Amino acid sequence: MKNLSNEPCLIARSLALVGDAWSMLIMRDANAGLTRFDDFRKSLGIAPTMLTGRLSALTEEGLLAKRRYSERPPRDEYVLTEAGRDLLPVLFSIGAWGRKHRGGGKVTRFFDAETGTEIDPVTIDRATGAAVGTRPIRIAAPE
Amino acid sequence: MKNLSNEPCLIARSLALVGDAWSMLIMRDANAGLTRFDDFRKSLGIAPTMLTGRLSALTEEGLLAKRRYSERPPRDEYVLTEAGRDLLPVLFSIGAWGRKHRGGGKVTRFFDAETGTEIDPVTIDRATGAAVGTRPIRIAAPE
DNA sequence: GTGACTTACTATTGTTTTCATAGTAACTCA
DNA sequence: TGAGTTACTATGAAAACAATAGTAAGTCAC
Repeated sequence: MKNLSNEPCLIARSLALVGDAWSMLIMRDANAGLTRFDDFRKSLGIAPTMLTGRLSALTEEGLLAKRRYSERPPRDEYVLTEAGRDLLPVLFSIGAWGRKHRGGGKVTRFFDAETGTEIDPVTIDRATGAAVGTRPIRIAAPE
Repeated sequence: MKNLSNEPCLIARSLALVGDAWSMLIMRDANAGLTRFDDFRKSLGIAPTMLTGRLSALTEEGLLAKRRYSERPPRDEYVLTEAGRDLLPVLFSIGAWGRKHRGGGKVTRFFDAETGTEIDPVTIDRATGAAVGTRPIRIAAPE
């Protein structure tokens, strides 16, 4: 796949980083609190070569940051940056699609820790308050 | 990558279909109004073998539907299903992340066709009204 | 201080996917 | 009849992926 990071479309640009399932799942796990190589590896069942590559790419792109948590032996973990945390709405909107269209059987669910209500994500346009997809959209190419 | 469609996590299940950049970009273009093989091919610069494979998979999974638009010569186009249209919020939330974190240079922008205001997507929890990520979350594994 | 264990990887080697390009089938149109 | 359109399929090389084993730098138990 060609490099998407200089496309005018911001969706394409984002997919340059996070447009593969492993990266998305790593970011999901990172947002769930995982930080260590072996935690990711066990959670995902990913080959270590793959994981090394993905973690380096995500770190380089600023979604994760490497933090040393032990000097002896030298050990690093991967913590979310702000950009990484900002992926949470993306993950939730993907999850909401899944609940609607692939929702059978046993599923992991998410609750607001304070109110205890199940989280029901909707993506709205802050300008109009309307849910995205309920009103016609005009696309403007640059220039 | 192993098959994700039976994972308990709905994010993972969704990524089984749409967890690669080509599929996402096809769905983006389909939501922008493209329907024909050659339109997708030219828009994306994708190899035809790839495109055939992705379109079949997306059709099989119910995100697109094949519709015959000419009997002689026999010609099919790919139209969005409801499930495909429901991906629009996902695409917009990805785009919103891109605008915030990869927003430099010339970018394609989206406007509300009626009000003319630029669309500014936020993913909120319908239950609490709060933006996803601003409140603590509790994860509940099945059973 | 020796052996078992932990953690974060790298090396290696097949297999699978992807990519680019060319070609084909079934037409239409001038 | 010959060029053009559209939706593909065929082919081979290049790249990515996956499984497994191994390594580096330690700690811990006895």
